[in-house]
Amino acid sequence: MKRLHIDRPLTLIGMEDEVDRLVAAWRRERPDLDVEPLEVLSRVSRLARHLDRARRLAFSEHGLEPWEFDVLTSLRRAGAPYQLSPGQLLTQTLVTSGTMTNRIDRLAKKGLVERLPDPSDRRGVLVRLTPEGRDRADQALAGLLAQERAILAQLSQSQRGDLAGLLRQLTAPFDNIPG
Amino acid sequence: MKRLHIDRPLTLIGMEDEVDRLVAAWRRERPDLDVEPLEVLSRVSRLARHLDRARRLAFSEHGLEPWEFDVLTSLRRAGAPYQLSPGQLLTQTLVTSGTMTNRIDRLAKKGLVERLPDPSDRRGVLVRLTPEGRDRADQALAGLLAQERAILAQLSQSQRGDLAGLLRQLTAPFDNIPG
DNA sequence: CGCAAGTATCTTGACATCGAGATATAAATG
DNA sequence: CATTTATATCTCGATGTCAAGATACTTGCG
Repeated sequence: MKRLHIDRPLTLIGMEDEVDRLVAAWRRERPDLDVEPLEVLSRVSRLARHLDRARRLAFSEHGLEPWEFDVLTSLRRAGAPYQLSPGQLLTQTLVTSGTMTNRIDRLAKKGLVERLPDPSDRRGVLVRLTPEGRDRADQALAGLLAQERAILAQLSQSQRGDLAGLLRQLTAPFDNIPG
Repeated sequence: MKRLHIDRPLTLIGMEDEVDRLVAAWRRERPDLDVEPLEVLSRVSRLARHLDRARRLAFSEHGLEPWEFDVLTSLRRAGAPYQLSPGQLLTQTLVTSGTMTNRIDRLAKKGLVERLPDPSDRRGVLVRLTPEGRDRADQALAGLLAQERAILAQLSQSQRGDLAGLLRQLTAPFDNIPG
């Protein structure tokens, strides 16, 4: 079972990161274990955490929190009349129903969304973006894309394509077989 | 500016995921924007969220929360005598100092770590793993690796290596230029 | 030596999230 | 139809996180 990346001259081809140090530490402390999975998945988790911080900063210029952006843009993407059920918002944002109720309450109080009864199902509710909510979503999206482009400048166009494809193979099972 | 992945026959080469749907929706609603960055970074964020859930499940078999695992394994990796300062734990776990104080309090109450005065700096504290804390960390790590291997079975060995390398290029700036 | 600036950790209060259960309605079954 | 089962959303209590500031100690510099 050959392992990749052992003794790879990182200083010549790029920077070392915290996960390299983490993996090296495990190999020293637990040489009996194969910790190769961490090379991928610990990087995913740590990068996501860094991205959260960066996004929080980018959105603060537009007076939005990351969770507000997530809800508003889900509605924006739905297209006119910019409305979805709370349940549809759940699957897009990966939060629980209690959280989504709370988010909708707060966004409604700020005037960025409004709640309407679902005409075809009396249990249901539709959440609709207000014109101001739509504008805020559009502005924040532009800012986010600018920031993300800067982060991705580390990679060539084809590398970005490769990376997206590899990540898709990992996310697809979660998104399709309901996890 | 040619875009990759347009009209790619996903059904033949793999599954579509939520981000494919998200990107398609943006291209319909905002054809004026180049949303290619989302192909990579939205997948990172969503995958991390799925991984959090999966980890929570895996650790619950060992009676640990993800945050407990993060702290205990940071100490475990440090090697005997399994101790680090709260500050060192901060940089490894990417949380704030208030959070770390709280985590250490709770882990100490459960008997998994103990706080010692730093002999060389009277402001400082050292956090040390107890023998039970060490055992719990080792057990949970084995469980985590098994689960992660299952998730990564979607990819070949060389694809995993490629993916790790691409992710490293994105994480390195965050981990090296203090962000 | 003595003071200013820096560092390490902890405290506090606000807030977002989760999970479990409650409520109301819809769909399926016989 | 009546009854069971499933679905959609909301309520509520507990908990973890963050940000900002407080405290205590250390280091650098004149």
